[in-house]
Amino acid sequence: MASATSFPRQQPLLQLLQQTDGELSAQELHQRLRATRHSTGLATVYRVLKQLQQAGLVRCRKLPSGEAVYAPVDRDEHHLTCVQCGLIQALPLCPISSGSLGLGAVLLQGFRPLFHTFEIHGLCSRCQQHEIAGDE
Amino acid sequence: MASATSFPRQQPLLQLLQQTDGELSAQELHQRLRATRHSTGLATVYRVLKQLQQAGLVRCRKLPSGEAVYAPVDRDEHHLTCVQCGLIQALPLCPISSGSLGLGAVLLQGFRPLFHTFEIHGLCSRCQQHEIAGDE
DNA sequence: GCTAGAACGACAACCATTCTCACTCTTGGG
DNA sequence: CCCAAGAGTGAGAATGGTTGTCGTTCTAGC
Ligand SMILES: [Mn+2]
Ligand SMILES: [Mn+2]
Ligand SMILES: [Zn+2]
Ligand SMILES: [Zn+2]
Repeated sequence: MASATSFPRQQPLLQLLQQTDGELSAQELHQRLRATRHSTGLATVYRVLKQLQQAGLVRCRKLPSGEAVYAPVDRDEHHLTCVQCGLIQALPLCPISSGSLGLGAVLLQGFRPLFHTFEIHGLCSRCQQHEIAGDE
Repeated sequence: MASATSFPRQQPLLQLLQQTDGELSAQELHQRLRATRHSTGLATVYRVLKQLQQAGLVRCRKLPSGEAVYAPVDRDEHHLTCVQCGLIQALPLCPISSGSLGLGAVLLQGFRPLFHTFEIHGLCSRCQQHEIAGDE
């Protein structure tokens, strides 16, 4: 198998993601790798993240700020994000696993799914209160 | 109601989104508005998009390229995106409406949902074939 | 060893978005 | 009406995450 030897940066990066609770951005990964003996250029961090994504090992989502955060693909986590203050809270539910929704192959038309994102955007309870105070 | 008079840019922008099939980026909206009598600065396009989003009238998602695209909130559309070539195809299914998943208020903890994103990332059939050809 | 090609890193370039700030428009009190 | 205060706006600068460039380093295969 060529993958292990051809891309020596993949392993340390993947391990770091697995060891870490929560999601990491490319820049954070770059920083943390610098602190270890597996220091890696930022460009390569991005290259490896794309490889791991295409290999189905890592998933990725974009924060409203624009930065992308990464996690092992088996972490099936979703979020509520406030469109006003940016607060993010975990959503203890996955629409894929909970629904009887098996994503029949019919719908996928030959597409091979690797990961999914499911994010709800709205107003957190605190911003709803401010909204009432300031009119509505 | 103050909203109609206070924010005269909201109406034309919202109408443009409603008239248009598919999603539009802020830059595309800016361009198209320039062509009408409702020309609007780019900064204001972004400002109004945020207002419409917080009002629950417009939804937004980030493309893998990093740019955000907007559509009326009632368009309940999701996508399959190829992590290799970037191909996007429509996904004729919504995990919220189809599952018996009503998003019980228990799970939301006071959060008021305005819209959601649900996107599947994977390999399109064409990229799967190339992958077979180039080893695996 | 030697060479071709892949992988890599430092840095520049890119570009969507946000910030700044001077200007304009609205509005309500005098 | 007139004027001042405050909100809204637009042009352009600044920001910052990501991608591209390109010379160097590493790795396989001979
Ligand atoms: Mn899930
Ligand atoms: Mn939906
Ligand atoms: Zn909030
Ligand atoms: Zn593809």
